[in-house]
Amino acid sequence: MRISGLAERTGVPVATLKYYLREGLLHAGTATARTQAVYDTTHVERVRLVRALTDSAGLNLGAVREVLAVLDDPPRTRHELLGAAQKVMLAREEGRRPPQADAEGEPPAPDLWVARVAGLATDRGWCDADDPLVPRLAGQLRAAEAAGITLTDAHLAALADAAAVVAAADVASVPAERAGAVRQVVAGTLLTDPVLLTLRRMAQQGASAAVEPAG
Amino acid sequence: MRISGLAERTGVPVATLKYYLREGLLHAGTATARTQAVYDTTHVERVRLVRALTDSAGLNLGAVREVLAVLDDPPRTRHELLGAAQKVMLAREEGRRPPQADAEGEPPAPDLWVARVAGLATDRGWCDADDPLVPRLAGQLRAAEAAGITLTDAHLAALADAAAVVAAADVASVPAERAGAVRQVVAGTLLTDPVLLTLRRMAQQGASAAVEPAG
DNA sequence: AATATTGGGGAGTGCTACTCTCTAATGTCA
DNA sequence: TGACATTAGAGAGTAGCACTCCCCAATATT
Repeated sequence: MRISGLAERTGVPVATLKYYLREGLLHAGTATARTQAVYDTTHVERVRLVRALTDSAGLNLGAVREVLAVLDDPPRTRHELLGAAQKVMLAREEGRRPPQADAEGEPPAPDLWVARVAGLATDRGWCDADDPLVPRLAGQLRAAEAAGITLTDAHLAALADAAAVVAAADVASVPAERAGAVRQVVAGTLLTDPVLLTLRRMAQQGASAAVEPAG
Repeated sequence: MRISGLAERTGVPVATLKYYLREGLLHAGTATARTQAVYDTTHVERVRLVRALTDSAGLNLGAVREVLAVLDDPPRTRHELLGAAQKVMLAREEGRRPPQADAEGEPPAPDLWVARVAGLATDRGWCDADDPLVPRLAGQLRAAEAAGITLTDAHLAALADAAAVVAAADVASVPAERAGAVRQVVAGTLLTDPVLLTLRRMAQQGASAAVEPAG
Protein backbone atom coordinates (compact mmCIF):
# COMPACT_ATOMS: atom_id res chain seq x y z
CA MET A 1 0.00 0.00 0.00
CA ARG A 2 1.28 3.45 -0.87
CA ILE A 3 0.58 6.65 1.02
CA SER A 4 -2.64 7.33 -0.85
CA GLY A 5 -3.87 3.88 0.18
CA LEU A 6 -3.03 4.65 3.77
CA ALA A 7 -4.92 7.91 3.49
CA GLU A 8 -7.92 6.11 2.07
CA ARG A 9 -7.96 3.43 4.73
CA THR A 10 -7.61 5.85 7.64
CA GLY A 11 -9.54 8.82 6.34
CA VAL A 12 -6.55 11.06 7.05
CA PRO A 13 -5.35 13.35 4.21
CA VAL A 14 -2.06 12.53 2.53
CA ALA A 15 -0.63 15.91 3.53
CA THR A 16 -1.34 15.14 7.15
CA LEU A 17 0.27 11.71 6.90
CA LYS A 18 3.38 13.31 5.48
CA TYR A 19 3.32 15.74 8.36
CA TYR A 20 3.06 12.86 10.83
CA LEU A 21 6.02 11.17 9.13
CA ARG A 22 8.07 14.34 9.41
CA GLU A 23 7.10 14.79 13.05
CA GLY A 24 8.02 11.23 13.93
CA LEU A 25 4.49 10.20 14.84
CA LEU A 26 4.47 7.60 12.09
CA HIS A 27 7.35 5.26 11.27
CA ALA A 28 8.63 5.42 7.69
CA GLY A 29 7.34 2.92 5.16
CA THR A 30 9.58 0.38 3.46
CA ALA A 31 11.29 2.19 0.64
CA THR A 32 11.10 0.43 -2.74
CA ALA A 33 12.86 3.22 -4.60
CA ARG A 34 14.09 6.69 -3.90
CA THR A 35 10.65 8.22 -4.22
CA GLN A 36 8.55 5.22 -3.37
CA ALA A 37 7.62 3.42 -0.18
CA VAL A 38 5.01 0.97 0.91
CA TYR A 39 2.98 0.99 4.12
CA ASP A 40 1.37 -1.91 5.93
CA THR A 41 -1.21 -2.57 8.60
CA THR A 42 1.13 -1.37 11.35
CA HIS A 43 0.93 2.04 9.73
CA VAL A 44 -2.84 1.91 9.58
CA GLU A 45 -2.99 1.00 13.25
CA ARG A 46 -0.54 3.69 14.21
CA VAL A 47 -2.46 6.38 12.37
CA ARG A 48 -5.71 5.27 13.95
CA LEU A 49 -4.07 5.35 17.37
CA VAL A 50 -2.72 8.84 16.79
CA ARG A 51 -6.13 10.04 15.68
CA ALA A 52 -7.93 8.45 18.62
CA LEU A 53 -5.42 9.93 21.04
CA THR A 54 -5.83 13.43 19.61
CA ASP A 55 -9.53 13.43 18.76
CA SER A 56 -10.96 11.37 21.58
CA ALA A 57 -8.44 11.62 24.41
CA GLY A 58 -7.61 15.23 23.55
CA LEU A 59 -3.83 14.88 23.58
CA ASN A 60 -1.65 17.24 21.62
CA LEU A 61 0.91 15.80 19.24
CA GLY A 62 3.76 16.21 21.70
CA ALA A 63 1.94 14.09 24.23
CA VAL A 64 1.07 11.55 21.53
CA ARG A 65 4.74 11.29 20.67
CA GLU A 66 5.55 10.44 24.26
CA VAL A 67 2.85 7.81 24.38
CA LEU A 68 4.12 6.23 21.19
CA ALA A 69 7.67 6.21 22.54
CA VAL A 70 6.53 4.17 25.52
CA LEU A 71 4.53 1.78 23.37
CA ASP A 72 7.45 1.30 20.97
CA ASP A 73 9.96 0.64 23.71
CA PRO A 74 8.00 -1.04 26.51
CA PRO A 75 9.77 -0.82 29.86
CA ARG A 76 11.12 -4.12 31.10
CA THR A 77 10.39 -4.07 34.80
CA ARG A 78 7.04 -3.41 36.38
CA HIS A 79 8.59 -0.51 38.23
CA GLU A 80 9.80 1.11 35.04
CA LEU A 81 6.44 0.46 33.45
CA LEU A 82 4.62 2.26 36.21
CA GLY A 83 7.03 5.14 36.01
CA ALA A 84 6.66 5.44 32.26
CA ALA A 85 2.90 5.07 32.41
CA GLN A 86 2.79 7.71 35.08
CA LYS A 87 4.79 10.15 33.00
CA VAL A 88 2.54 9.53 30.06
CA MET A 89 -0.58 9.95 32.15
CA LEU A 90 0.52 13.45 33.01
CA ALA A 91 0.85 14.11 29.31
CA ARG A 92 -2.59 15.57 28.83
CA GLU A 93 -1.80 18.59 30.96
CA GLU A 94 1.50 19.34 29.39
CA GLY A 95 1.89 22.65 27.68
CA ARG A 96 -0.81 24.17 29.82
CA ARG A 97 -0.41 27.04 32.17
CA PRO A 98 0.37 25.71 35.64
CA PRO A 99 -2.51 26.50 38.00
CA GLN A 100 -0.22 28.38 40.36
CA ALA A 101 -1.17 30.25 43.49
CA ASP A 102 -3.00 33.53 42.93
CA ALA A 103 -0.17 35.80 44.00
CA GLU A 104 -0.64 36.89 47.60
CA GLY A 105 -4.37 37.08 48.14
CA GLU A 106 -4.85 34.77 51.10
CA PRO A 107 -2.53 34.12 54.03
CA PRO A 108 0.18 31.45 53.65
CA ALA A 109 -1.92 28.28 54.07
CA PRO A 110 1.05 25.92 53.64
CA ASP A 111 -0.58 23.46 51.29
CA LEU A 112 -3.10 21.69 53.37
CA TRP A 113 -4.41 20.39 50.07
CA VAL A 114 -1.27 18.36 49.65
CA ALA A 115 -1.72 17.06 53.18
CA ARG A 116 -5.35 16.15 52.58
CA VAL A 117 -4.54 14.39 49.32
CA ALA A 118 -1.51 12.60 50.72
CA GLY A 119 -3.64 11.36 53.58
CA LEU A 120 -6.27 10.02 51.23
CA ALA A 121 -3.74 8.30 49.00
CA THR A 122 -1.77 6.67 51.78
CA ASP A 123 -4.89 5.68 53.74
CA ARG A 124 -6.02 3.67 50.76
CA GLY A 125 -2.54 2.39 50.09
CA TRP A 126 -2.50 3.85 46.61
CA CYS A 127 0.79 5.67 46.55
CA ASP A 128 3.38 7.45 48.66
CA ALA A 129 3.00 10.99 49.84
CA ASP A 130 5.74 12.10 47.45
CA ASP A 131 4.16 10.67 44.32
CA PRO A 132 3.90 13.20 41.46
CA LEU A 133 0.16 12.56 41.35
CA VAL A 134 -0.28 14.03 44.83
CA PRO A 135 0.64 17.64 44.00
CA ARG A 136 -1.29 17.31 40.78
CA LEU A 137 -4.47 16.33 42.55
CA ALA A 138 -3.87 18.96 45.20
CA GLY A 139 -3.63 21.57 42.47
CA GLN A 140 -6.90 20.45 40.94
CA LEU A 141 -8.69 20.66 44.26
CA ARG A 142 -7.15 24.05 44.94
CA ALA A 143 -8.35 25.28 41.56
CA ALA A 144 -11.88 24.10 42.30
CA GLU A 145 -11.81 25.79 45.67
CA ALA A 146 -10.55 29.03 44.13
CA ALA A 147 -13.48 28.88 41.72
CA GLY A 148 -15.88 28.59 44.61
CA ILE A 149 -16.45 24.84 44.38
CA THR A 150 -15.79 23.07 47.64
CA LEU A 151 -15.61 19.30 47.77
CA THR A 152 -16.80 17.81 51.00
CA ASP A 153 -14.90 14.88 52.42
CA ALA A 154 -17.87 12.66 51.59
CA HIS A 155 -17.91 13.81 47.98
CA LEU A 156 -14.20 13.30 47.58
CA ALA A 157 -14.46 9.91 49.19
CA ALA A 158 -17.16 8.93 46.70
CA LEU A 159 -14.90 9.94 43.83
CA ALA A 160 -12.13 7.88 45.36
CA ASP A 161 -14.42 4.88 45.80
CA ALA A 162 -15.44 5.15 42.17
CA ALA A 163 -11.81 5.41 41.13
CA ALA A 164 -11.09 2.22 43.04
CA VAL A 165 -13.86 0.40 41.19
CA VAL A 166 -12.54 1.59 37.86
CA ALA A 167 -8.93 0.78 38.69
CA ALA A 168 -9.80 -2.75 39.73
CA ALA A 169 -11.46 -3.33 36.37
CA ASP A 170 -8.56 -1.65 34.59
CA VAL A 171 -6.02 -3.91 36.21
CA ALA A 172 -8.14 -6.99 35.58
CA SER A 173 -8.23 -6.16 31.87
CA VAL A 174 -4.47 -6.10 31.44
CA PRO A 175 -3.10 -9.01 29.39
CA ALA A 176 -0.11 -11.03 30.56
CA GLU A 177 2.08 -10.29 27.56
CA ARG A 178 4.28 -7.28 28.11
CA ALA A 179 3.76 -5.15 25.00
CA GLY A 180 0.02 -5.73 25.13
CA ALA A 181 0.00 -4.82 28.81
CA VAL A 182 1.68 -1.51 28.20
CA ARG A 183 -0.67 -0.75 25.37
CA GLN A 184 -3.71 -1.63 27.41
CA VAL A 185 -2.64 0.40 30.43
CA VAL A 186 -1.44 3.50 28.63
CA ALA A 187 -3.68 3.79 25.58
CA GLY A 188 -6.57 2.07 27.30
CA THR A 189 -6.63 4.47 30.20
CA LEU A 190 -6.25 7.55 28.03
CA LEU A 191 -9.00 6.44 25.67
CA THR A 192 -11.44 5.42 28.36
CA ASP A 193 -11.05 8.63 30.33
CA PRO A 194 -13.60 10.41 28.14
CA VAL A 195 -15.84 7.33 28.35
CA LEU A 196 -15.83 7.57 32.12
CA LEU A 197 -16.68 11.27 32.05
CA THR A 198 -19.55 10.77 29.65
CA LEU A 199 -20.92 7.96 31.79
CA ARG A 200 -20.76 10.32 34.74
CA ARG A 201 -22.98 12.79 32.93
CA MET A 202 -25.44 10.09 31.95
CA ALA A 203 -25.57 8.80 35.50
CA GLN A 204 -26.10 12.32 36.78
CA GLN A 205 -29.21 12.58 34.66
CA GLY A 206 -30.49 9.33 36.05
CA ALA A 207 -29.67 10.24 39.63
CA SER A 208 -31.20 13.67 39.27
CA ALA A 209 -34.38 12.22 37.78
CA ALA A 210 -34.58 9.75 40.63
CA VAL A 211 -34.38 12.49 43.25
CA GLU A 212 -36.87 14.83 41.63
CA PRO A 213 -39.06 12.60 39.47
CA ALA A 214 -41.13 14.94 37.32
CA GLY A 215 -39.81 17.72 35.07
CA MET B 1 -10.30 48.14 43.56
CA ARG B 2 -9.00 49.15 40.15
CA ILE B 3 -7.86 46.82 37.45
CA SER B 4 -4.32 46.60 38.77
CA GLY B 5 -5.71 45.49 42.11
CA LEU B 6 -7.76 42.83 40.38
CA ALA B 7 -4.63 41.68 38.57
CA GLU B 8 -2.73 41.52 41.84
CA ARG B 9 -5.40 39.57 43.66
CA THR B 10 -5.90 37.02 40.88
CA GLY B 11 -2.39 36.73 39.51
CA VAL B 12 -3.70 37.46 36.01
CA PRO B 13 -1.94 40.20 34.00
CA VAL B 14 -3.81 43.43 33.40
CA ALA B 15 -3.60 42.95 29.64
CA THR B 16 -5.33 39.61 29.97
CA LEU B 17 -8.06 41.06 32.17
CA LYS B 18 -8.71 43.72 29.56
CA TYR B 19 -8.90 40.96 26.98
CA TYR B 20 -11.42 39.08 29.12
CA LEU B 21 -13.47 42.27 29.44
CA ARG B 22 -13.47 42.72 25.69
CA GLU B 23 -14.41 39.10 25.12
CA GLY B 24 -17.29 39.29 27.54
CA LEU B 25 -15.79 36.77 29.95
CA LEU B 26 -15.71 39.39 32.69
CA HIS B 27 -18.48 41.88 33.45
CA ALA B 28 -17.48 45.54 33.35
CA GLY B 29 -16.54 47.30 36.56
CA THR B 30 -18.53 50.20 37.93
CA ALA B 31 -17.39 53.30 36.09
CA THR B 32 -16.44 56.22 38.29
CA ALA B 33 -15.34 58.39 35.41
CA ARG B 34 -14.83 58.04 31.70
CA THR B 35 -11.48 56.32 32.10
CA GLN B 36 -11.91 54.87 35.53
CA ALA B 37 -13.78 51.90 36.93
CA VAL B 38 -13.74 49.90 40.13
CA TYR B 39 -13.96 46.16 40.51
CA ASP B 40 -15.21 44.13 43.45
CA THR B 41 -15.12 40.58 44.79
CA THR B 42 -17.54 39.36 42.11
CA HIS B 43 -14.85 40.22 39.60
CA VAL B 44 -12.22 38.38 41.58
CA GLU B 45 -14.45 35.30 41.76
CA ARG B 46 -15.27 35.47 38.10
CA VAL B 47 -11.63 35.68 37.07
CA ARG B 48 -10.73 32.77 39.31
CA LEU B 49 -13.56 30.74 37.82
CA VAL B 50 -12.43 31.50 34.29
CA ARG B 51 -8.87 30.51 35.14
CA ALA B 52 -9.94 27.29 36.85
CA LEU B 53 -12.13 26.37 33.91
CA THR B 54 -9.35 26.93 31.40
CA ASP B 55 -6.34 25.72 33.38
CA SER B 56 -7.82 22.85 35.33
CA ALA B 57 -10.87 21.75 33.36
CA GLY B 58 -9.18 22.45 30.02
CA LEU B 59 -12.00 24.45 28.47
CA ASN B 60 -11.31 26.97 25.75
CA LEU B 61 -12.65 30.49 26.14
CA GLY B 62 -15.66 29.86 23.93
CA ALA B 63 -16.75 27.02 26.18
CA VAL B 64 -16.07 29.14 29.24
CA ARG B 65 -18.32 31.82 27.82
CA GLU B 66 -21.15 29.32 27.48
CA VAL B 67 -20.67 28.13 31.03
CA LEU B 68 -20.76 31.67 32.34
CA ALA B 69 -23.90 32.41 30.35
CA VAL B 70 -25.66 29.53 32.10
CA LEU B 71 -24.42 30.60 35.51
CA ASP B 72 -25.46 34.20 34.94
CA ASP B 73 -28.93 33.29 33.76
CA PRO B 74 -29.84 30.10 35.59
CA PRO B 75 -32.65 28.17 33.91
CA ARG B 76 -35.91 28.24 35.83
CA THR B 77 -37.25 24.71 35.45
CA ARG B 78 -35.40 21.55 36.25
CA HIS B 79 -35.90 20.45 32.68
CA GLU B 80 -34.28 23.57 31.28
CA LEU B 81 -31.50 23.24 33.80
CA LEU B 82 -30.72 19.72 32.68
CA GLY B 83 -30.79 20.79 29.07
CA ALA B 84 -28.48 23.73 29.68
CA ALA B 85 -26.13 21.70 31.83
CA GLN B 86 -26.05 19.05 29.16
CA LYS B 87 -25.13 21.53 26.47
CA VAL B 88 -22.42 22.93 28.65
CA MET B 89 -21.09 19.50 29.49
CA LEU B 90 -20.47 18.90 25.84
CA ALA B 91 -18.50 22.12 25.77
CA ARG B 92 -15.12 20.58 26.32
CA GLU B 93 -15.17 18.80 22.98
CA GLU B 94 -16.29 21.76 20.99
CA GLY B 95 -14.01 22.93 18.27
CA ARG B 96 -12.43 19.54 17.96
CA ARG B 97 -12.40 17.36 14.91
CA PRO B 98 -15.35 14.98 15.04
CA PRO B 99 -14.08 11.39 15.38
CA GLN B 100 -15.85 10.35 12.21
CA ALA B 101 -15.78 6.96 10.54
CA ASP B 102 -12.52 6.06 8.78
CA ALA B 103 -13.82 6.30 5.26
CA GLU B 104 -14.71 2.87 3.96
CA GLY B 105 -12.35 0.43 5.62
CA GLU B 106 -14.70 -2.03 7.24
CA PRO B 107 -18.12 -3.23 6.12
CA PRO B 108 -21.21 -1.16 7.04
CA ALA B 109 -21.67 -2.19 10.70
CA PRO B 110 -24.69 0.08 11.23
CA ASP B 111 -23.64 1.53 14.56
CA LEU B 112 -23.85 -1.31 16.95
CA TRP B 113 -21.98 0.98 19.30
CA VAL B 114 -24.99 3.20 19.53
CA ALA B 115 -27.14 0.16 20.20
CA ARG B 116 -24.78 -1.09 22.91
CA VAL B 117 -24.63 2.30 24.58
CA ALA B 118 -28.35 2.91 24.32
CA GLY B 119 -28.95 -0.46 25.92
CA LEU B 120 -26.65 0.33 28.80
CA ALA B 121 -28.18 3.76 29.38
CA THR B 122 -31.77 2.61 29.28
CA ASP B 123 -31.10 -0.53 31.34
CA ARG B 124 -29.86 1.67 34.13
CA GLY B 125 -32.61 4.21 33.59
CA TRP B 126 -30.13 6.99 32.97
CA CYS B 127 -31.43 8.50 29.80
CA ASP B 128 -33.37 7.84 26.62
CA ALA B 129 -31.87 6.18 23.59
CA ASP B 130 -31.99 9.49 21.70
CA ASP B 131 -30.07 11.50 24.27
CA PRO B 132 -27.16 13.46 22.78
CA LEU B 133 -24.83 11.72 25.21
CA VAL B 134 -25.50 8.38 23.55
CA PRO B 135 -23.85 9.07 20.20
CA ARG B 136 -21.08 10.86 22.01
CA LEU B 137 -20.27 7.84 24.12
CA ALA B 138 -20.65 5.57 21.12
CA GLY B 139 -18.11 7.67 19.27
CA GLN B 140 -15.65 7.42 22.15
CA LEU B 141 -15.96 3.65 22.26
CA ARG B 142 -15.61 3.46 18.49
CA ALA B 143 -12.44 5.54 18.68
CA ALA B 144 -10.97 3.25 21.31
CA GLU B 145 -11.83 0.20 19.24
CA ALA B 146 -10.25 1.75 16.15
CA ALA B 147 -7.10 2.31 18.17
CA GLY B 148 -7.01 -1.35 19.12
CA ILE B 149 -8.45 -0.98 22.60
CA THR B 150 -11.46 -3.17 23.18
CA LEU B 151 -13.62 -2.72 26.25
CA THR B 152 -15.19 -5.89 27.51
CA ASP B 153 -18.75 -5.74 28.78
CA ALA B 154 -17.41 -6.29 32.30
CA HIS B 155 -14.98 -3.41 32.00
CA LEU B 156 -17.61 -1.07 30.63
CA ALA B 157 -20.01 -2.17 33.35
CA ALA B 158 -17.39 -1.34 35.97
CA LEU B 159 -16.99 2.15 34.52
CA ALA B 160 -20.76 2.55 34.60
CA ASP B 161 -20.94 1.38 38.20
CA ALA B 162 -18.27 3.88 39.14
CA ALA B 163 -20.15 6.61 37.29
CA ALA B 164 -23.25 5.75 39.29
CA VAL B 165 -21.33 6.11 42.55
CA VAL B 166 -19.97 9.49 41.48
CA ALA B 167 -23.30 10.75 40.20
CA ALA B 168 -25.04 9.85 43.44
CA ALA B 169 -22.51 11.91 45.38
CA ASP B 170 -22.76 14.70 42.83
CA VAL B 171 -26.51 14.94 43.18
CA ALA B 172 -26.30 14.75 46.96
CA SER B 173 -23.94 17.71 46.99
CA VAL B 174 -26.31 20.04 45.15
CA PRO B 175 -27.72 22.84 47.33
CA ALA B 176 -31.42 23.69 47.32
CA GLU B 177 -31.04 27.27 46.16
CA ARG B 178 -31.27 27.58 42.41
CA ALA B 179 -28.25 29.68 41.44
CA GLY B 180 -26.04 27.67 43.77
CA ALA B 181 -27.40 24.45 42.33
CA VAL B 182 -26.56 25.43 38.79
CA ARG B 183 -23.11 26.49 39.83
CA GLN B 184 -22.49 23.29 41.72
CA VAL B 185 -23.71 21.07 38.90
CA VAL B 186 -22.03 22.82 36.01
CA ALA B 187 -18.80 24.19 37.42
CA GLY B 188 -18.54 21.44 40.01
CA THR B 189 -18.72 18.67 37.47
CA LEU B 190 -16.32 20.33 35.07
CA LEU B 191 -13.78 21.04 37.81
CA THR B 192 -13.97 17.61 39.41
CA ASP B 193 -13.58 15.75 36.13
CA PRO B 194 -9.78 16.06 36.30
CA VAL B 195 -9.92 15.10 39.98
CA LEU B 196 -11.71 11.89 39.10
CA LEU B 197 -9.17 11.05 36.41
CA THR B 198 -6.23 11.66 38.71
CA LEU B 199 -7.81 9.49 41.39
CA ARG B 200 -8.18 6.77 38.78
CA ARG B 201 -4.43 6.86 38.13
CA MET B 202 -3.65 6.75 41.81
CA ALA B 203 -6.00 3.85 42.33
CA GLN B 204 -4.44 2.05 39.38
CA GLN B 205 -1.09 2.20 41.10
CA GLY B 206 -2.60 0.77 44.23
CA ALA B 207 -4.49 -1.96 42.42
CA SER B 208 -1.47 -2.85 40.33
CA ALA B 209 0.73 -3.05 43.42
CA ALA B 210 -1.83 -5.27 45.10
CA VAL B 211 -1.86 -7.72 42.21
CA GLU B 212 1.89 -7.94 41.76
CA PRO B 213 3.36 -6.98 45.15
CA ALA B 214 7.07 -6.50 44.59
CA GLY B 215 8.74 -4.28 41.98
C1' DA C 1 5.82 8.88 -24.43
C1' DA C 2 2.36 11.08 -21.61
C1' DT C 3 0.33 11.48 -17.35
C1' DA C 4 -0.22 10.67 -12.40
C1' DT C 5 1.77 9.80 -7.97
C1' DT C 6 5.42 9.76 -4.66
C1' DG C 7 8.96 11.23 -0.97
C1' DG C 8 10.93 15.09 0.86
C1' DG C 9 10.83 19.56 2.54
C1' DG C 10 9.92 24.62 2.81
C1' DA C 11 6.47 27.88 3.38
C1' DG C 12 1.87 29.45 4.29
C1' DT C 13 -2.83 29.07 6.79
C1' DG C 14 -6.37 29.52 10.38
C1' DC C 15 -7.16 29.47 14.98
C1' DT C 16 -6.58 30.52 19.93
C1' DA C 17 -5.15 33.11 23.77
C1' DC C 18 -2.98 36.29 24.80
C1' DT C 19 0.38 40.62 24.70
C1' DC C 20 1.76 45.10 23.10
C1' DT C 21 0.98 49.74 21.91
C1' DC C 22 -1.50 53.83 21.54
C1' DT C 23 -4.55 57.82 23.01
C1' DA C 24 -7.11 60.75 25.78
C1' DA C 25 -8.78 61.04 30.33
C1' DT C 26 -8.06 60.66 35.09
C1' DG C 27 -5.80 60.00 39.71
C1' DT C 28 -1.90 60.98 42.96
C1' DC C 29 1.62 63.36 45.07
C1' DA C 30 4.81 67.29 45.75
C1' DT D 1 -0.64 73.62 40.21
C1' DG D 2 2.16 70.74 37.75
C1' DA D 3 4.66 66.24 36.96
C1' DC D 4 4.00 61.60 36.57
C1' DA D 5 1.56 57.18 36.89
C1' DT D 6 -2.56 54.73 35.88
C1' DT D 7 -6.69 53.80 33.42
C1' DA D 8 -10.38 52.43 29.74
C1' DG D 9 -10.85 51.26 25.32
C1' DA D 10 -9.44 49.45 21.12
C1' DG D 11 -6.32 48.07 17.22
C1' DA D 12 -2.56 45.42 15.96
C1' DG D 13 0.95 42.12 16.71
C1' DT D 14 2.69 37.56 18.69
C1' DA D 15 3.63 32.53 19.64
C1' DG D 16 2.34 28.02 19.26
C1' DC D 17 -0.26 24.35 17.30
C1' DA D 18 -1.93 21.32 13.68
C1' DC D 19 -2.25 21.13 9.69
C1' DT D 20 -2.29 22.40 4.39
C1' DC D 21 -0.24 23.93 0.17
C1' DC D 22 3.17 23.87 -3.12
C1' DC D 23 7.34 22.63 -5.44
C1' DC D 24 10.84 19.38 -7.12
C1' DA D 25 12.92 15.41 -9.16
C1' DA D 26 12.16 10.53 -9.28
C1' DT D 27 9.16 6.81 -10.11
C1' DA D 28 4.86 4.29 -11.53
C1' DT D 29 1.09 3.58 -14.72
C1' DT D 30 -1.05 3.55 -19.09
